[in-house]
Amino acid sequence: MRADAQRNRAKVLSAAASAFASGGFGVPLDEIAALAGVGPGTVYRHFPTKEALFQAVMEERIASLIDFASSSSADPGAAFFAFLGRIGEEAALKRDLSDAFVVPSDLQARLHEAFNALLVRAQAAGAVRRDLEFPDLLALLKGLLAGLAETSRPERLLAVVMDGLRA
Amino acid sequence: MRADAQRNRAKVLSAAASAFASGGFGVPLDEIAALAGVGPGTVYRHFPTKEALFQAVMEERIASLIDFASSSSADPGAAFFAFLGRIGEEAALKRDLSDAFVVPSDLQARLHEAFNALLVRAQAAGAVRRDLEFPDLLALLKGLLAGLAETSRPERLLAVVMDGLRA
Amino acid sequence: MRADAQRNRAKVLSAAASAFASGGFGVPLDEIAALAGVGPGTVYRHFPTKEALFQAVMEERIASLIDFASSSSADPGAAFFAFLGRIGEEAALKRDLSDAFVVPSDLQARLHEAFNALLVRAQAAGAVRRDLEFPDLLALLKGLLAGLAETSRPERLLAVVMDGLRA
Amino acid sequence: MRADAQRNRAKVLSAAASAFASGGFGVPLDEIAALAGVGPGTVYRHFPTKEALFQAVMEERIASLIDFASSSSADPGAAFFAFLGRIGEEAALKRDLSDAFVVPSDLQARLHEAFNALLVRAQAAGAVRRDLEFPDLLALLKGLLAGLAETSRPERLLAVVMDGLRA
DNA sequence: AATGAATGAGTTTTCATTCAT
DNA sequence: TATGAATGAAAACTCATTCAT
Repeated sequence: MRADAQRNRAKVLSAAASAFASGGFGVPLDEIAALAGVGPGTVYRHFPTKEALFQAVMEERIASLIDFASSSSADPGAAFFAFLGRIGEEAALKRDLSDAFVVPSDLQARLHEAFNALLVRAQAAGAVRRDLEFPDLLALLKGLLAGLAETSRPERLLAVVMDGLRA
Repeated sequence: MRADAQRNRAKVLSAAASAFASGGFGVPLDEIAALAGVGPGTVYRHFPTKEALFQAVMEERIASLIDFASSSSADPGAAFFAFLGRIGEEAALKRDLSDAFVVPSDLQARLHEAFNALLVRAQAAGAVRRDLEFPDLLALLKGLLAGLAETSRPERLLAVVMDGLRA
Repeated sequence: MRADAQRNRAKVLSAAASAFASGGFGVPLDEIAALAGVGPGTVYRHFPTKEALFQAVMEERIASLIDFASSSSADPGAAFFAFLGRIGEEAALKRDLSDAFVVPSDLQARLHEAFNALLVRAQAAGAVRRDLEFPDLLALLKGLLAGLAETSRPERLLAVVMDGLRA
Repeated sequence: MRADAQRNRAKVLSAAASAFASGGFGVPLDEIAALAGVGPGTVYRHFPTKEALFQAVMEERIASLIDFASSSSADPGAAFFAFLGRIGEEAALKRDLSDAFVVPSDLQARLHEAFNALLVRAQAAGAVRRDLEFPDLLALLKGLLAGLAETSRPERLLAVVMDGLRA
């Protein structure tokens, strides 16, 4: 890819990230373009659709989460709770991480898989209560993420949910 | 207010409640009007803006929550958890309850007060962990509400959060 | 329908008719709206789509053609050629009649039926050459219509085509 | 002109010819460029506007038609009808030939001249009806071309029109 | 007071054309 | 010279809000 194109793509992505974060998916694409200092056509050259742009923003984050989940430590319980902690950190910074779990995409499926694996192993090891299935955990997490974005002391929320999850 | 006007106001409110619940704030006002069996002009006679209508819908719910919180039973812990349970029920039905905690209004302030009172008493009675302040609880709750709207088994999520909240 | 709505609908239809006639389907809808002296939203209130508006314009004309074709005289040959003549008259006035045969719609199907009936009867009566099937005639007609719109002496073109069609 | 530039010009012309033929003037210029295997900038190096490119495509065809008309055989009637047949063949293949008669240009004027000469000679020889002047024939032809593009059996249409033209 | 028609600014997206690489 | 990235002016369509009936 040409250098200028790459530069603009990056500018668009970062503008979109911050615009979506503060205004949700509803922000006009023209506004994102203006924020990136390019014309709307340039946005469309890089992303065929507003939704595609949104997904691209999300996927950057999801990819790093998948990495984290996959490189799990030996202790299943510790791995599970470490992942929760990591998510908590992210969500506290960016308001729209919760959307990352909703917008459907390949990466999202892989994130689910990785997270599910963590859950199953932690439950098998007796570190997490067994009356919880993955969809429940997912809903809980999505809510938690939304909550984390609203508070100035995310560690308190995390502590409550983690304690509630322990066997 | 004339009797028919009052009837219309009620019809609009209930139509808006169900429309917002299923489609979020984004539902066209015309759709709400049609659902209520009135013209859009009639909606505007009763509510100056779409946002005002949204708030009115929220306030109806908040008012009933305040009632519930205020008529608390003798046992502080039981009262606190009963309130959580009540909220969980609502949220499972209506997707937009979580907004009720966001939209600023007088009623919302009173809801916060009532909820705060429940928390303080429950903490004093040793039924709820003490390392949690009201803003944290609020954030947790908002997240929980969002999560509850997404799952088919809301009681699991509630159980986790309640367990996490216990002293 | 309310009086003002009916007035506007008529204004839109007539504006669209003249705009389409001179500029083809490509004329911006906003231009049609401006020509009609209404906002674009008003056009969309009456016609859900630009294409729907175009069809409405066409159907007014097609309907009158169907009437003509259906009220055919006793002599099959005379009826057939009278219909051609009638079409010629119209096409000489309005440049876009040829589109009426292209845009698919219920009315168009009925126009085809009526025209086909004329052809079959005229062929059976020996007034029209038999080596021609309806699709051919249709193509010929569409071309003829396009040609008629371009000349100042449409009767010459008609004469050529009619002579060519005779058995 | 450099050899590669000449090659590119040819590639663009041929790509445009086939793109216009199947999609009309509406095909995006980027698509034509892609089909030609060059960038859009290259198209603009050779043709100042999209319209200029379109005209260039047309003129190629017109030129070959002029050649055909000019190299007419001895028999005026045969020459005239052979020219019609030739046009019919082309139109059946390329949907936009009819435009070639519309777009004004020097070449078009020369085509008209050549065609007019054929008509006059054929009429003088008694092979073509005399109540027809060149503008009429032109209009008829344009229509015919449009019609030919729509049918799968162009020879039928041609036969009708030719028969109608005979004295 | 109710209706629902009209308004028009705002949204996503396309594409001819220009210009940096 | 070629490339293909960027531009930005439309275009179709939506919907909160106003206003004639």
